[in-house]
Amino acid sequence: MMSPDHAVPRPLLTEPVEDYLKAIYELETRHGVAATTDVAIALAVAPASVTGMVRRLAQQGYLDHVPYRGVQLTDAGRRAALRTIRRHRILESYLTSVLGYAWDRVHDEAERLEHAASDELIERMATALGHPSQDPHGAPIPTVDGTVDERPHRSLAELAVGERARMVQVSDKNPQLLRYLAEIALQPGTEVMIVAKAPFGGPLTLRIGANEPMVGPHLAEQVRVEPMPSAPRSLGHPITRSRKSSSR
Amino acid sequence: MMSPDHAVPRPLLTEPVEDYLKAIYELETRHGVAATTDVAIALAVAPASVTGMVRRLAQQGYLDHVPYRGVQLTDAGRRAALRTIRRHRILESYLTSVLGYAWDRVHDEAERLEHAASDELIERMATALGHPSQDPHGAPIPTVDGTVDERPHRSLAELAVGERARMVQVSDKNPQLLRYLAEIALQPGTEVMIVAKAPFGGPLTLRIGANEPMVGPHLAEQVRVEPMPSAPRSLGHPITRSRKSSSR
DNA sequence: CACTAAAGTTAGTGGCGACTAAACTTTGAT
DNA sequence: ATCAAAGTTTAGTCGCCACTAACTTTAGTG
Repeated sequence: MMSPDHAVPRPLLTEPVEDYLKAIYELETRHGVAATTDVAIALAVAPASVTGMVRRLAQQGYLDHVPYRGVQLTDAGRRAALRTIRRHRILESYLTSVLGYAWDRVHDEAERLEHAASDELIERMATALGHPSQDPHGAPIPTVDGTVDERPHRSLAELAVGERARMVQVSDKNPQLLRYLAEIALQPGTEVMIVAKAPFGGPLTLRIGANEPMVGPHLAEQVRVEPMPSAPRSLGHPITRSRKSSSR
Repeated sequence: MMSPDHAVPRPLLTEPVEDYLKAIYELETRHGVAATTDVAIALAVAPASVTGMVRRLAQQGYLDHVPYRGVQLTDAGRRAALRTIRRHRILESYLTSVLGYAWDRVHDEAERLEHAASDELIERMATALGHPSQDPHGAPIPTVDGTVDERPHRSLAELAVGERARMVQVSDKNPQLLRYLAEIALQPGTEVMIVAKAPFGGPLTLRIGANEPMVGPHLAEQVRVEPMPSAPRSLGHPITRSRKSSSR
């Protein structure tokens, strides 16, 4: 089928394979195991396609598959997934910081480039950026040797009225959401307080700087935060700005 | 990959298709028509594979194929080829100028990225570079609307002893050659004079600045130049430096 | 505890893009 | 003018990665 396949040492991962491993990694860290249907939804393919690919990947040693029970990455699979994720997040950072992309437009671009960029390119970009630890959406960037700081965060929706928190992360996959967050100035690093909370999944009123935007519960669930000790604060500007700001 | 193919407006070009069109374009501008075998060599595939692809591309309107006679691009095919070439050359320029790549290492990287980068990314890079008209190897960059300044140049090998010329272009495909040219400081924009020429395809002695490197005939053939009017010059430094230097 | 809905798998198919082997031009040299 | 070599095409196959349809397993409910 392929002329130079006589003695290929490692058949490099194809683009679809990288996508599967990445999607499985993400589902696994969120839910423990990755279900066939969830992978299918994440990749917009039919469940049967997932079963087929999973069989091949299991046989190649990238994951363990217990039929009807879900899949889990092996070490090799996890390494490959983290490599792709590192590429993706460095690309997003570079596109935002250097090339002036808005944070809601980098996902698709990075999604395609992550399969084409060489290690050298990624590392040159990382160097140009000063080796950032988070991408523009606050997601931690895996290191070259495959370690990530995946701290579980709370969602904005879980906070109680009066609590203060720092926004730390949001998914990069929903442009509308990202545009709205940019509008209300809610970015990684931003300090936010819960002013009010309507009962039964009603909207939340936030304080961000001097503004008090209202957000729906669905949005609040998507936004990851890190609660802050309720520091005493004088009315007025939040003077104690964190320097952990990672956004551009 | 069939599900979202119901009513696709433009069946975007696949990566192999872009490669074929680009290769055919390059052969066509060099030799008038593109021969099956030459395309096969350029893409490192079997001749039979070329025939197969050519049939499909002809049927899709990207080229005209006269069996046993070679292929020629249609307008649609030429447009697609030039779009890919523009991407390639802007990427090479960006990698060299902004990310510090050596000019002999950009070809492969650009070759992969040209299929993945969006129009937006390419135009952002072009803007960051100030819309260059040539890539690092002196190749003209097609405009967005598909015009190129493909002037035919002479090769260094054609010059007579005593002639002076400005180096304008060299292929990006041979890293060793490029490294050697960098070593003897022969880049697009560089002024060069033929000091001596051994007969029967022997080596040429050049003057580049204050140095007099010798180059083989094969190399000399690869280097495109633009003869300069033999200006009067006093012995010593070439003081009349051109300001048309396009290299970084 | 049986039954059914949801989730997952198997079976069979199709397009793309490569391959080899073999047949068929076209060309160029005797 | 013939014929061999070079170039090109046809025929048949294969792997990847999708798909649909039909079947199996699991889990949840009455």
